[in-house]
Amino acid sequence: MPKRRPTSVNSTAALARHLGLSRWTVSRAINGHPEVNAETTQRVQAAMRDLGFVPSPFGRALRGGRTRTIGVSFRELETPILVRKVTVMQKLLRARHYRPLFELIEEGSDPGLEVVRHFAAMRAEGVVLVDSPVGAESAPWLDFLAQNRIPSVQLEPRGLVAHNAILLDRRAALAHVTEHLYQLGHRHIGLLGIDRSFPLGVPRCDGVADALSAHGARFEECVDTIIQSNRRFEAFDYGRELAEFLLGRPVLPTALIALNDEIATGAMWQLQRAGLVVPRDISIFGFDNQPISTQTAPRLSTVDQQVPEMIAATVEMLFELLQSLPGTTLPARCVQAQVVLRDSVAPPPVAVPGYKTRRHARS
Amino acid sequence: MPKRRPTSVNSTAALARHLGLSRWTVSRAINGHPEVNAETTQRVQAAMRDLGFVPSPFGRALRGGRTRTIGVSFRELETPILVRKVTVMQKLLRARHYRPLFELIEEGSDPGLEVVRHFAAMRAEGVVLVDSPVGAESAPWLDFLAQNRIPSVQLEPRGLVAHNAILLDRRAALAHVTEHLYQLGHRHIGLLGIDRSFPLGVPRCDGVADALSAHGARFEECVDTIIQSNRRFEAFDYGRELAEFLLGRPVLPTALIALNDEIATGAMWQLQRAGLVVPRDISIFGFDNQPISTQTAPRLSTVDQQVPEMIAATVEMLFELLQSLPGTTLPARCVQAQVVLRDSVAPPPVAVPGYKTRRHARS
DNA sequence: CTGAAAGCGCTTACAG
DNA sequence: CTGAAAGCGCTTACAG
Repeated sequence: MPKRRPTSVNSTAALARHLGLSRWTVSRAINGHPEVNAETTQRVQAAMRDLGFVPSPFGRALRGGRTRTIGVSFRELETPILVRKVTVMQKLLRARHYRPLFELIEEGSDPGLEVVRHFAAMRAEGVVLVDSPVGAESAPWLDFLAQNRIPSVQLEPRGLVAHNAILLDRRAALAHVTEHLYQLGHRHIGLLGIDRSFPLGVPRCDGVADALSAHGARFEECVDTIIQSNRRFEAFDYGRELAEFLLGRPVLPTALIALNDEIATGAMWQLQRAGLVVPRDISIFGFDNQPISTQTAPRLSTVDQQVPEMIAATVEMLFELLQSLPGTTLPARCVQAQVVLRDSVAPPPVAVPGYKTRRHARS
Repeated sequence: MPKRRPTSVNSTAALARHLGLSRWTVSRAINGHPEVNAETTQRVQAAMRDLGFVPSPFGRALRGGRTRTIGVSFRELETPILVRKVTVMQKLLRARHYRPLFELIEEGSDPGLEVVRHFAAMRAEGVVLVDSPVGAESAPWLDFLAQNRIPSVQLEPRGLVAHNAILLDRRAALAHVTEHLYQLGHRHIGLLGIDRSFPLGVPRCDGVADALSAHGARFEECVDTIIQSNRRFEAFDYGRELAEFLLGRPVLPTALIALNDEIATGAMWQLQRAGLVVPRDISIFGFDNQPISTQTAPRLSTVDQQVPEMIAATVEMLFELLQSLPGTTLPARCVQAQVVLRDSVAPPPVAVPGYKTRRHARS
């Protein structure tokens, strides 16, 4: 026998009638005001739970109350990491009794103004821009947010942003990677899909240069850049393509650093197909620490993006801004990436004439 | 010199003052009422665009108007396909001037009631439940939606759902795959990670049985099930594990059908490591048509999920429900999956005694 | 501790 | 075609 459906309650007024209280008392009980009789508060909250009554966010927001909403914009990049970011974000916001309002920014379209207006209309208390495009400090959507006094944090903006942003320290990460390769004896490094032509490529090149110059070596002399365009789709194939391109060169680098794990993997497969043995003949670093990097043979050395730390830092910074005066700026925070050493990196082939045939075969 | 910032307008009343109109006229112009002077409507809409004014969704919703919002719930599965689904969904809704309200359902927690209450509180006009868990027809969150007269469509529910749902026809897909294998001569098929112990496994097994019985063959005699548990994380490793398990058997199947591409790939790698040649010694089918399936050697034959078609069917069904009487039910619609033939499938090894050493080596 | 009033921004009848 | 009224559900001063 089904339980009798309780009186349908869809407003504080109805709940008040149901409980024999005035709706003012009910409202105060819902919001945990101290002036209300503790027992009454209990009774109201229990009834809410039993009846599944949720106060209308519209009435609440219209009245001018808090919405406990954070606008979160994403770019529609088809990467598994994105899902991890969303998941962690939702959990951290929920722990603070906030709710994300997710919006996807279409790649290529006018990026954020429409979305940011929607956040404002929905009275989001704060905004997180994930992978925000062309991340200048003065983009129109940032101006809009500032003007409306909505604090915002950019997560991994594509550009130089000094304030209210969380960045992965790609520069330090690539410096570590390069230092590791240098220590092993590598003096000729190839960058696969990385150069200064796109925003996140700049700090990577800087990191490589940092590590080299610490040893008195020059970037121009030690580094080859292998890049075709900025496309990142079909990344495995792009890696293969770059490897093919590389194989056409007279001298191969002894180590490669790829833009991401997919490119590294594709390149590795293509090099192996051409008869090279990784890491004996050539070392390869990936980036992102994706599942595939544990599956290749040899397993790929790579760099972990520290997604949970990045998201946690973002949420922390946002709530610090939320509790500060409007217009407050906080210095951008850099999260350190973690180098993950596996089996695709080794010392370079010994420089014995005749041994390095493969490297000079095509000269 | 920066453009002079226009008078800040944040309500229809302010906009009306700005334009020298009454706020009633403005409201009607915004909503495109025919009674308003066409020129006036133009002027109001132009001003809205110039000033970036968006009417408050809260005022609108509170008044009882349409919210043009569709609640969309996802499970937090870390699969790249999820992002594709979200992207397509957003585009299709936007084309109909609707907006998705995304919510992530935490794996393992009480799945949907809280989320569905939020959708109702936000006055979502319709709801899409993606990968809705334990998809019975009578889940509490479905009852809640029905009771509140919010039409909903389940996309790929985990269970038998006959109404208001979009399903990928896994049964037909696996029947095609099995038929293809049977035609090639395979009479001993292994299912990797697939059995009837989990919802989406049932139609797959049915499909295999369909194809076999069409030839008068029996499932029990032709099919081996290789499964460890329902875990799908670290799917590559799970594939490897299943392959190891398989290699311990006295007789190997001549063809494998895996739960997904990652499991197929992991299994293939492990089998290759053990000295088997794919597809000469054993054929393998994946599922999902993920990027990795084009990258393995040999490239993986697989089944494409037809994400755009699935999402389009979902949105279409939802809008049909939206335009129907409350309580309308539509029969579940099955979208046909697409078998993608690549290089991992071939006829079974010829049954010459002495040739099939590998298959019997461990007996 | 509780009751009555006001108003957030909007739109839909209802008059003119 | 346009003006004035009412009310969606809520919460915050303001009285008692």
